[in-house]
Amino acid sequence: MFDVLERISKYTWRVPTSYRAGMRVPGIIYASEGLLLKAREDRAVEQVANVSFLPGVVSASYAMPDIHWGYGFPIGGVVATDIEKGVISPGGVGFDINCGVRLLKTDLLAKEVESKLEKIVYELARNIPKGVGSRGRIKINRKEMERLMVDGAAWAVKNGYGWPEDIEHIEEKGRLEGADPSKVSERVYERGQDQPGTLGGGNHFVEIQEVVEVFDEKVAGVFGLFSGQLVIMIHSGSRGVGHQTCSDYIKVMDRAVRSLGISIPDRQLGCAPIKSKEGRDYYSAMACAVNYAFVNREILAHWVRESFERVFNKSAKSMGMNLLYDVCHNIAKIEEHIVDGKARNVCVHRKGATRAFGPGNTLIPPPYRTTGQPVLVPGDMGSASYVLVGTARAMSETFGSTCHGAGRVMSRSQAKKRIRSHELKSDLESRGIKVIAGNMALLAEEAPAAYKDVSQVVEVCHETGISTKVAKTRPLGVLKG
DNA sequence: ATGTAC
Repeated sequence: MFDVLERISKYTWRVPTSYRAGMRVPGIIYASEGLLLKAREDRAVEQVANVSFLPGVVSASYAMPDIHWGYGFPIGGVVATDIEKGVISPGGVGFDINCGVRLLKTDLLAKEVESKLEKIVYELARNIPKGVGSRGRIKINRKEMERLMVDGAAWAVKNGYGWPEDIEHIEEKGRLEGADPSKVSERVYERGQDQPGTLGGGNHFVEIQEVVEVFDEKVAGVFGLFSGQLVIMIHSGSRGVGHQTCSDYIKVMDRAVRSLGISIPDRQLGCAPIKSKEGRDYYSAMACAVNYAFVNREILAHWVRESFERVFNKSAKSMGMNLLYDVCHNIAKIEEHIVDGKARNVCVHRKGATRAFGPGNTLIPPPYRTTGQPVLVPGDMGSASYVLVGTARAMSETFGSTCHGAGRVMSRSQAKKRIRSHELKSDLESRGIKVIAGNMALLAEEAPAAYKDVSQVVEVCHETGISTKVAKTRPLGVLKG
């Protein structure tokens, strides 16, 4: 079954360049045998090989254990390209630019708030606009949206959503440099002006969780996590803004590939040199969507705090609702990495992959520099989520990257056919998980059965050392889009 | 993921 792939270790596999003529570098897949089998079934392995055709690709085309089929590039894929000779590709970032996760801590014990759980979830549902096409409580004019896309999370704080101290606990401090609002289309403005502070649909959620297991007491201590603690996970992205930006630039790249004569094995790998006009324009537009998503999650966190304040009649500060961290899992960034012993600037595309910078890195917040950065890995709504920590191993092996979640095993259409939403909801509630969904039809697509086992995915990352386990949480209440 | 279609 694994004939053409070379086994490097228990959980790492090489797709040799002999796999397909034209591969510039090998593919490296982090997976157990079971997870690898799933990746082969949906042809994601072919995509790992395809990505290695990109001009300027450095070292290898990587796949995390939650890999599955995506637009051109696999979801769960990481690829770095040389900033002088390499390309940048919208398909390597994904449609939901800066989809990501943040975790709010509390000083509350889950067992103390059990009786209030239903009330909290209803209050969140009342307070947070959700679902595909949801419109926000905030509407801004064009000029303000330009400022929002340049300033990132600080825009939210300046406008009364969120705390100043949140900023340093966000990847890139909530603001990716290089955003140019003149590089996004009019349709981006049309779609984005009434969507700040909306959850979205699909697998986006706000989840009330309990820390049920601590694997690394020392790191958990630094992160401020403890067993029995109530925490809140927010998973959302850039909504229509990222989707529109990706769509717009797929067309731009399609033209660039033809005019520049770039050779790629799949049209969906459309790309342009990072230093070309098309490449620079995409980066500037992508950064706008990245910053929009940071703002979105900052506003959502504000409304989560507000909801808790109403239910408990206490201030969010007094309940210790501090931000642990906010991570991106769909993004391309210029980073310096050591390649073959030499420092090189590369454009790291992480599509369904999370940055996992290790100890000592000056790009992570000072409190985490002794441990490595927090990595947030959401599972499906029925199982568990994890907090991991970035490692030196990730820095040397995967351009500082690790997995991003459970990863699908069933397509959305398959899940819709096989799973009944109302049965799923009552099944979850019989296990003590309160669920409110904006769209019951979409809920089936997000059923636990549609996803891989997040614990298996995390185990591969932990065992290979590209991030290690800190704590595990279980869901108590879910607000779904 | 997504005003699930230009």
